[in-house]
Amino acid sequence: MSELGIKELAESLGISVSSVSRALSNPERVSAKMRERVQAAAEAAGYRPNKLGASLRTSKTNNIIAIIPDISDTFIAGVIRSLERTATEHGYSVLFGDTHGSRERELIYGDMVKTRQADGIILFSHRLPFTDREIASEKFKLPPMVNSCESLCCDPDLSSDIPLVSIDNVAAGKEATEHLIGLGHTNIAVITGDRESPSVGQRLKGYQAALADAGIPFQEKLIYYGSYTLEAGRRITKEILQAKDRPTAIFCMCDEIAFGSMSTLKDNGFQVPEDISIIGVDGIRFAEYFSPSLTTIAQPEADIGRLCVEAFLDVVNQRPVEEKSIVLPHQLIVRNSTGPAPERR
Amino acid sequence: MSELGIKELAESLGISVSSVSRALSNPERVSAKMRERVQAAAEAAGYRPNKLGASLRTSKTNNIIAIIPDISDTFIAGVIRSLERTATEHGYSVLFGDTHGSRERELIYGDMVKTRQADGIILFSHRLPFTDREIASEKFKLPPMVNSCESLCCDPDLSSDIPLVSIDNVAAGKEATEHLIGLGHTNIAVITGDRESPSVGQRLKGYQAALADAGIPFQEKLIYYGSYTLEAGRRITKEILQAKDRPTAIFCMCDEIAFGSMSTLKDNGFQVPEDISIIGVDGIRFAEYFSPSLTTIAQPEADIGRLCVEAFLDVVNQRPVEEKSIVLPHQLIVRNSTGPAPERR
DNA sequence: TTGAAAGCGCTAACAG
DNA sequence: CTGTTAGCGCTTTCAA
Repeated sequence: MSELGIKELAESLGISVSSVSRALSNPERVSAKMRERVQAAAEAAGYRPNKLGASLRTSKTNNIIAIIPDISDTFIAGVIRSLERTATEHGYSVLFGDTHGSRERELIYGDMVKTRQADGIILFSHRLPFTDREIASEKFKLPPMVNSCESLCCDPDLSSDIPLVSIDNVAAGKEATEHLIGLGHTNIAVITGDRESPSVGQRLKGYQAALADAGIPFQEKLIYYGSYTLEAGRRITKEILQAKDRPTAIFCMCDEIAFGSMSTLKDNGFQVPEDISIIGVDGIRFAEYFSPSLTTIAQPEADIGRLCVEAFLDVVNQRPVEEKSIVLPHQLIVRNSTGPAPERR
Repeated sequence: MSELGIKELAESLGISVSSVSRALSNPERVSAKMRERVQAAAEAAGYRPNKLGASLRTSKTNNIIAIIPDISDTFIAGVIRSLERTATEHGYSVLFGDTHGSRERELIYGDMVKTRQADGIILFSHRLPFTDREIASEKFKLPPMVNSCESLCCDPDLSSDIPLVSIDNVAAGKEATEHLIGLGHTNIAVITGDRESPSVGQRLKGYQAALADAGIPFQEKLIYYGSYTLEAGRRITKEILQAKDRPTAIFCMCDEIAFGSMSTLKDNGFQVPEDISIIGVDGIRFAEYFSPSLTTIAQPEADIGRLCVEAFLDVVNQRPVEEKSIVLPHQLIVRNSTGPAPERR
């Protein structure tokens, strides 16, 4: 038996295909009797409507493409999980595009809404997945889109049209730094994510603000640009250990960096937090169980994922979006990787 | 300007739509002149073919649905990453379905090939995502499908039709256990993943084989059934510590379990590996940097993901599948979480 | 409330 | 090599 179509089903019931379609997709526009008869028959026959036909007709795929630099990042994976779950609850499926940071791949995924494989985009990056030429073009129209975690650094006209779901990165950076200052640290290094990342700039701004509030002079040389990876944490920490005036604390812009940093410190015979304090950002599940357990600024993964989808639904349904920018609370979780600054020698 | 379709493009060039279609999709079936003219015009006009139309016509979506119990599991995330990358290299997109272990969600995702949203399935679970009724039905036909990591426990008729990409779990379990035995351990507990998981049964079989080879009697009470999560590792390790005849080593069936176990051990004042040795499975990137660094049986994440897609392509293209079961090599990586068994008191 | 018919955008016979 | 034509399976006017 080949696949059963709407036509066959209608025929077997002696009714028209439009009645079947209505009974299944718009049950309220059909008599109760018809509704039951069709639904029962569909159920019994195992009829499953071909979504391609419907999508082609309605120009609606109910797919979202999530464009992500690295799907295996633990924090992002948590966001995605909640995102996907919320999406299915609202009848959407999610296509995942892992760009591995490649511009070419970003463009491929960005193209998927033009080819009608998806209705819109949830973007985990600061770059629009379209060519400059496209964006500059007269007829360019932004597809339904929301930004997750990372704001766009582009034409403010465009980015103001795109809802952003994230924490307040400036405040997070400030709070992390204040925590260290509160413990007596004044020589605080920073290991950042990608230099181009707006979140990095924002957290850095918070870092500087905290320093300024405490009357500690800002030193450019304490800023180490890296990436949101464990390896970057390891590599850069080795660098830091060679510096003349060794910092007594490191503000790592994500937990994976912090893990890399702590492991390198240990390899080199330094104690955390006795010699050097470490603070991270994200609050991934491993943070609590590392040794020492990691002090961090936790982000609400599940809420970020859920609200991204909800904002997306608003955009896609052309509902007026109340808040362009949805700012979620972060939370400082103090554990054992931060402690009082060691005495000056 | 509304979206440009193939019709408009053909019209603007004064040719038929079929020529446009051919020039773009089957360039070899068209004259060089035509090819260039159409491609240039398409490029200039920013024409992007609507894939829904094509898919509807060809009954081919070039989508794969990956059905996964937990997308945020670090090991799985690595497999997925490679899988998605390989898929796009072959012109496929991948839809992710995170089941959160729910049967209902499995069925929803399994349905997506019937509704023509995907051409087939890559399954990270031991249960088919179809109802028993469906499977029992006369007209049931298995969609293109491959099993990743976890073999099916069902009708052998069916599972023999589904390629499996995984390590040799029996050998892996045996090797992990032998490593501990080689260090003098004889009282070795096991923390497993889901009891129903075939991989658990297989690794357990390897464990028993190693014990038998060494003449160590098997004790049922040393087997602690859990799940592949950090929390399970913590919970069960607490249990183990209350046991009368405390084990000197624990074989954790995944690295996350091992992390949970080690952290609980530390919380309770036990030293790893001096008091208790710990070995994991997976080889996730954190394993090396935990303290102590984790001895583990590493699985080749990237190869698993890649080969799943390649096997899928064989199935979907009806190529004869040479090996029904693709067994990838695992590797014991000895680090600092395992050491000689403590002296008997 | 139901049915007939048009058509979403594309591809693939088939003819020329 | 190119054009004409007929659908793929569905939804949605429109008319009855």
